[in-house]
Amino acid sequence: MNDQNPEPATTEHYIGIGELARESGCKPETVRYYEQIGLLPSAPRNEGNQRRYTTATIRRLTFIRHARDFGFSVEAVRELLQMADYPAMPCEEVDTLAKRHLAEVEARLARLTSVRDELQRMINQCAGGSVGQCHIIDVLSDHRLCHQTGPHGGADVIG
Amino acid sequence: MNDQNPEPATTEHYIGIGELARESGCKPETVRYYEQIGLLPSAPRNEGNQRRYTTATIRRLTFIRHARDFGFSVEAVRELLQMADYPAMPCEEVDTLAKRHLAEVEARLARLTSVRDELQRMINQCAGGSVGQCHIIDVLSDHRLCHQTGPHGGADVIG
DNA sequence: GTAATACCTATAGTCACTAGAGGTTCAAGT
DNA sequence: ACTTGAACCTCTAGTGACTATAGGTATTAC
Repeated sequence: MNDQNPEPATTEHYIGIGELARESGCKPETVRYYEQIGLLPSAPRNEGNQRRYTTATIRRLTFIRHARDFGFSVEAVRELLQMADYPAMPCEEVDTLAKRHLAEVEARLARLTSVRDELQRMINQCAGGSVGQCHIIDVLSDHRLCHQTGPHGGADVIG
Repeated sequence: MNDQNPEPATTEHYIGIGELARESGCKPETVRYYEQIGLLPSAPRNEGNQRRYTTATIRRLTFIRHARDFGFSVEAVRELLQMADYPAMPCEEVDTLAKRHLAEVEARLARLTSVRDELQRMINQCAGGSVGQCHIIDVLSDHRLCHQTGPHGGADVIG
């Protein structure tokens, strides 16, 4: 993950931000954003002030993108990157981070599942009449009509 | 009790923003925010410029809170509220909105489930060695090690 | 009367980007 | 060599849905 070499050791092929973005599955804006917040090191520039990357950066960015896809926060990704940068370190911390994240994901899954069940139930009961008799509106108006016992969890958990 | 209500039809009991918030499960700040963006109408004020609510507002706010809990966006909630305000309307639109939302929820569920499986698999394979051999880092570094075929979906879908 | 609590407005901050304005540089074709 | 057009640059502001803070006023309990 240590990759910012403006020195071309051989005729190594440098890529621009567009290709880097394509290769790693994000947008150039996002790459610049990641550089800005320090997830990526400042890229070396060519004569015309444009960022030049090596293929090593594709790997680092893929790592970031992948971790984000897994739902890790940017701060968690920052920690993961730091760990990955020191491969001799024991992986306990990484493991802990992943386990904590798994717990969060499972909690979300549980809530989202109950939301799905409730939505399905609401839709199935809709007789196609007027809004006044609509079960969807009913359920949303009155918590007691829910099959769930507690709250569904904050909206932030889902959306 | 300085009870100068805007509309004292009878001795109906008006409540403050704190009680409204408690009753409906959100914070006073959120109530004011909802008023600001027009999800709640401007509340009448007492002599001291403080918002006074009737119990009807508890229901409306509960509706909003509930719909948000179900993952509906604020804009969707706005639409739902408009529909609920006209009970004679056919509920087709409400139904459509709910169904569209169900589809989104199901897509999220699918992605979140695959993320959970992957995280679990990663954690199970971690032998507790050094970061260099850690499967978690491996999986995050290299997309090909994933059991999933495609991308997991954007981070916005999950977190 | 006083002290604690609840309330008010207005503004800025959060997260993780995304979009736009307004300019410069690069690569390809003529 | 010139021209077009895509890609790139910086800087700033906007998104969604709140949340927090500062600095004040009102209400309530004792």
